[in-house]
Amino acid sequence: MSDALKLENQLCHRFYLISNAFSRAYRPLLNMLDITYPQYIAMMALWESDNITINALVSKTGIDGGAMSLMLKKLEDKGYLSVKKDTKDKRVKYIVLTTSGKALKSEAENVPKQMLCKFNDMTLEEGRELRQLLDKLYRSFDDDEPSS
Amino acid sequence: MSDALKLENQLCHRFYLISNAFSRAYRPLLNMLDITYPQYIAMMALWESDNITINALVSKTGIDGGAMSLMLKKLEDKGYLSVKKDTKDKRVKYIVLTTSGKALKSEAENVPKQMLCKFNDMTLEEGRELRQLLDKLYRSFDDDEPSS
DNA sequence: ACCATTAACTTTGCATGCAAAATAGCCTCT
DNA sequence: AGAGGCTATTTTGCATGCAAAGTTAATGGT
Repeated sequence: MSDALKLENQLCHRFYLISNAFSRAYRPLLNMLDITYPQYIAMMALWESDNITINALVSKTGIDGGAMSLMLKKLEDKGYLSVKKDTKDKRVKYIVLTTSGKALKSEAENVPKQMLCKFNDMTLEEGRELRQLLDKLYRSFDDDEPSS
Repeated sequence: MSDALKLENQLCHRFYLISNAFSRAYRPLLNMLDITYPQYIAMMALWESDNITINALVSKTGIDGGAMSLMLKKLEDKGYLSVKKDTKDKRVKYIVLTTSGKALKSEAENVPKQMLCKFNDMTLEEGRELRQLLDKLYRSFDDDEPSS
C-alpha cells in the first residue's frame, strides 16, 4: 500500500498549506504598512539589530540572498533604510534604518496583536508545545546541510 | 517591550523557514522524477484519485488556480497527464493520468522513505503530536475565511 | 426567452525562493 | 608580488503564490 504517498499523510503538505496561509493572513495587515510578508520579516530583523551586514541579515532571516538583494532596493526606495559601505572591506555593505524605517516599527506593533486574535482556539500550552516541535524539526534539516 | 515583534517569537517565521527547507530537501529527490515540489503535490493528489476536475484538484492540493493552470500544461508536456473536456458542462475540464504518469508513482515510492530518514531524531509520538497541532492551527485559518 | 449573476479556467503583473553564473574585492601560499 | 581561492553581493532564468482582470459557459430570476 502506498499510504506513504497519500497527501493526507504528508507533513510537508501541511507546512505548505500553513505557510501560505500565514502569508495570506498577514497580507491585508501589511498592506497598510506598504510592505510584503518577506519584507516584514526583514524589517523585524532590522528593528532588533540595526546596522548589520547584508550577509548577517540573510543568515538571521533565512531569506534568499538573491531575493534579499532586490528586496533591499525596494525597501530603500520606500525610504525605510539606507545602505552604507564598509570602508575597510569594500565587498561588505551595512543596512541602516532611516527615521521612517524606525518609525514604521510602532505602526507594526499591532500586527502581532491582530494576528493572535485568529488563534484563540489554541491554548498557550499548545502554542508552546508547537514551537518546541517546530524548532526540533527545523534542526533536523540543518543537520543534513553540507556544513563542509 | 516589543517582544511581540522579535523574530524569535514569530510562529510565522518558523513556518516560513521550515516550509522552504522542505522544498529544498525534496528538490534533489524530485529532480530525478523531473518534477518540482508543487508538481509533486499535484501528482500525489492525482495518484490518489484520477479523473477529477481542475477545480477539485485545486481544492484538494491548496495550489493556486492560476499556478495550477500553468503547472498542468507543463505536466501535460512532460506526458504525465492529459486533459479531457466535460461534454455536459463545457467550462469543466478533467485531468487524467497517462500511463507514464501512473508509472511515475512507483518511482516516487521511495521519495517518502528517503525523506523520513532525515527525521530520525523525532519520535513517532512527537510526529503524531505535531501533526495534530498543525491540523488544529490550519483550521483556525479556515475559520476566518469569508466562507460565503 | 432575456439579463444579471456565478462558476470554471486562463492570463497577466508583481514579488519571491532557488540555483548558478557573474562581479568585485580580500587573503593565502609560494 | 602574483596566482588561485574564498567571500560578499548582484544578476539571471525558471517556477511558483497571489490578486485581479478577462473568457466562456451555465443558471437564476422575472
